[in-house]
Amino acid sequence: MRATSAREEPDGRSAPSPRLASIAAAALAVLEEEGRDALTMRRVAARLGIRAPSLYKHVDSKDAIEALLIAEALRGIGGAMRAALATLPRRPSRRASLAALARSYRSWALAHPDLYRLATEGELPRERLPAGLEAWSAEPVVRFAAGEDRARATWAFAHGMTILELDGRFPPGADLDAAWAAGVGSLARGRD
Amino acid sequence: MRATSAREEPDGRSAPSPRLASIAAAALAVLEEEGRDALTMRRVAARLGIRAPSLYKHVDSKDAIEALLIAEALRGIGGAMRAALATLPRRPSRRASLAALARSYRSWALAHPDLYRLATEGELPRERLPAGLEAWSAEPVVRFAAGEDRARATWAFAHGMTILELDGRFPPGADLDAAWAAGVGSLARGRD
DNA sequence: GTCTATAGTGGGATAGAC
DNA sequence: GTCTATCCCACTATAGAC
Repeated sequence: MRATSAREEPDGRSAPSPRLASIAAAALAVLEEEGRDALTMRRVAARLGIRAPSLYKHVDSKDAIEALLIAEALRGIGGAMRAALATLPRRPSRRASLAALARSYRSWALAHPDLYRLATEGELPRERLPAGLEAWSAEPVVRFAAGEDRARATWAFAHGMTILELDGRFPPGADLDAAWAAGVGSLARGRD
Repeated sequence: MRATSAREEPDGRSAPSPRLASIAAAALAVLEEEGRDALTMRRVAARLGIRAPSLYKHVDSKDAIEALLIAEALRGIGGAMRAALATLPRRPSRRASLAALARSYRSWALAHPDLYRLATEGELPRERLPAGLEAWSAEPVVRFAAGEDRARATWAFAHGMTILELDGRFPPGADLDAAWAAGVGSLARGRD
């Protein structure tokens, strides 16, 4: 049984297999409740009431489980950004759209810090992810940034702000709302 | 003997102790030649021709050794940015200055990928770093960005671009020079 | 200041019985 | 599909002799 099995929708809402879904859910619970270092085969198995070796009947490695979580993160971020756009008035400006995307991106990451880190740290295991999911997740930013160079710059800015905040890199009193506004304002400027 | 011992200059060029310096050099060699996972007490000791337990006479933990490397990275980045500014004409524009800073930041990181990752991943062990070094390293950016919010946004952009590039997150053909230019151009705009 | 020896912990993964 | 048993790995860190 492959960890990267069936799903059809770009947003990947479909269920892979009940077994894989429950493994992913258990892994997510371990990650979010016990932290990054606790994400081990033994603990994931324990959540399911089985032993670690049994997991290998469903998944070929720990990497496969991490890939399930990364896919979950991509769906979460993409979904959060789409939801944010849906709350905007009729024809929002580029700047308003980007600001909404930035807010939702940041909020999602702050609500799921370990999952965000897992999904953005190191190389992306693209072979293990549902086809199209990576692009689906990034699509809102691409749509509202002025061109692909701006889109990449905007994504880099958002990721940089987010990971530096999660890692406590900014000074204690720093006004991060203002820094986000400054960045989004700069990057959104141009023909609207 | 404490790992965080003597140094006086803000740029930390002074030697802590010959022993600590040689440990730091050995650790750096392991990191850059063998990669992140190879940075273990055993291997650092092996480079010095001793056994791992002997390291504990000079350093109280592995974290202390990592802190030595992080300090080295901060000195490297700060130094590279200052060197880049020194090559600029008399009174460079803000934009030209920021562009030079960005280029040197990126170049330094690409030349020392594992060291850059080590220094920017997770929380900064501020207690173990020479006082003032963190600020010294960031000072060039603060000086040429328009205000602290812009400075933070610029730093986040630069870090985001850098780490995403190091982790191979951009599409294969992506024109990263253009993305850097787009970001720096946007963030530098304003009163000069 | 170095050594040997070792404690103590944890991890990923496999074999083979049931 | 699950188990037990186990392998093999690697790590940080300490104790105590020299």
